[in-house]
Amino acid sequence: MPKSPPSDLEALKQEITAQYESLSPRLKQVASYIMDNPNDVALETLSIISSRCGVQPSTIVRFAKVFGYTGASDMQRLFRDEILSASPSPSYSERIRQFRKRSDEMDWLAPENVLHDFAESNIIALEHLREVVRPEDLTKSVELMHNAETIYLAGVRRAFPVAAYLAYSLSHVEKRAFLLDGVAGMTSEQSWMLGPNDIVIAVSFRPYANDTAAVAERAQANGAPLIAISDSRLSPIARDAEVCFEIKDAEVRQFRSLTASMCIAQTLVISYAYKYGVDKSATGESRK
Amino acid sequence: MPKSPPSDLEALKQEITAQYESLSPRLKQVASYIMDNPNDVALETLSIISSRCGVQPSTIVRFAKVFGYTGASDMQRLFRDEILSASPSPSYSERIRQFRKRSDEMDWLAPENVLHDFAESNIIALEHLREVVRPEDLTKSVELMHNAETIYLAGVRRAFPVAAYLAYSLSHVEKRAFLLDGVAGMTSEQSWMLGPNDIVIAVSFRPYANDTAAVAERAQANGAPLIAISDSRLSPIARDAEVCFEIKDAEVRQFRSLTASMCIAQTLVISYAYKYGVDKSATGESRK
DNA sequence: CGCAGTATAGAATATTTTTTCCAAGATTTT
DNA sequence: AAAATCTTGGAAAAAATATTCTATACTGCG
Repeated sequence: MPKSPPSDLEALKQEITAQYESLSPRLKQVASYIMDNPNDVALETLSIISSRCGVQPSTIVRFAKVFGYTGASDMQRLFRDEILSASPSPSYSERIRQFRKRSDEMDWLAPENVLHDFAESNIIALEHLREVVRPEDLTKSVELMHNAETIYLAGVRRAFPVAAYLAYSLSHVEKRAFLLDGVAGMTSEQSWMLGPNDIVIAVSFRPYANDTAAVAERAQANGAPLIAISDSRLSPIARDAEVCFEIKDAEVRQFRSLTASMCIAQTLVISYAYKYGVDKSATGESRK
Repeated sequence: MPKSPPSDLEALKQEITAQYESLSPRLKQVASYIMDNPNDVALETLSIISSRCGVQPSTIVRFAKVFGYTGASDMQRLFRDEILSASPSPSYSERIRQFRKRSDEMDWLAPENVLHDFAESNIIALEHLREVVRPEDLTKSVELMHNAETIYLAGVRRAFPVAAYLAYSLSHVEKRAFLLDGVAGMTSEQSWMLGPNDIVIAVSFRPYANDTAAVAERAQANGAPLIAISDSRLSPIARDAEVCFEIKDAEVRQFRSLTASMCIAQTLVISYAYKYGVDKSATGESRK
């Protein structure tokens, strides 16, 4: 009897529950093990699973077939997809992949579609951001910011707007902030002075700019803590960072967005302001 | 060279980070993929992983051996154990519910709540943006940009990151772009030269900066078209603008975001690039 | 008690996946 | 510029894993 195989975990679980009573003893054994240990099913091999529930591997294959799958592997895919799409980190690439596929069908060149795609991708990136940022990293950053005499901001090219925003808004919550902007190519001269009582917030994305990496090294050398906003823990600036925010920004057709990075920047400033900042309204835009 | 193989994921990640620089190009590729997609590594087969990061399966085996494992499977075990030991898979909706509950009890000031609010509000702002922007404004802007010899960008204070981003990304699609950054207080001197074949994109939000308004006026006087990104049609820069994007950015507890503005900026650049720009990959960040 | 139908274990087989190996290419050193 | 070393892609071999098959055991029923 070829049933329609449930195509997501929830559906399968319901189906198992419904049919449970009518299953043979061994299959019941399998059923309860599967319901209780979905992760095992996703990750282990048939022989391990089968031995854990006291059954032969072939029994699990039979079980899968009862529910309409072509084999046990077929069923396992459901459990794996569940982890892939529900678990903290990887939803992002998976969702992007799907979104990409959908938007491939549209007319890419019309500006309104570009806007639509961008908005959509940025939304996904923000949702992802919310899930992956660890609260303790935020808290720690706020403490570091609080203890710092001066906060130096480093970021060039694509990262520059983020650094500039940080410098601007920090100074508006009355924190000494200094943007290492490399005007007149003076980045190294500027980073010279930072000492152990200061901190650096460095922003850099692939391909990493040498300037920013140099500032990070200098911070390290001078004993100044470093907060990194980057796209990977492998980046030169993340390596010796006290705290590293690993940000996956949206990418539409080769163009990377800054939305998520800006969002984390804002969060840092405001969290700091709430905890330690001036209490008069310190908005993003100054009164003249 | 038999290294001691790291026995938990955290240790491995640190080891990868530490050794990253000394790895060969292909191995670096593998390293970053692994760091970015741990769940893929845990769940997919070697050939899928390898094709996703553009290498041969054997390369991954070699990678694992560099870090002291007997083979790729050996390394995969770490990633699987990580999932297995993580909390008994609370589903996404469950976690959201927990979060809501927790954050109701906790103070609004906790950084993770700030982040959550910010992400949320920005998402709403983006959804709104998508609806209110008129396609013909985009199209017209793209035409103006195309016809311009040089695009001048004006924006200070909170608007500065947007202007900076525009300047940066336009120059990367090989459009002459010039940021009126007012270094050394030269804004008026800088805007001096703009002529009827140029255009200005001015970004300004309440309370409107005099500098930016002055640039807008100068544009008008010199016969250069003006594209305004602002929060109201009534703003000084919107008044004589050829096209005005009226952007409502998110506001979270007094702080205004820049997400929607950045999004419209990106859209302009990319739409332009699609229609008229160079077709060699013009990404957000230049290669060195 | 014995027959029919179903369930099960375990071995045999088929398939997939991992690992090894080697030649060709690239890079560095001398 | 040649030699030596390291890196890489690809195919062949090995291992692990999944699936099928069959003989046997069990169950319910006349």
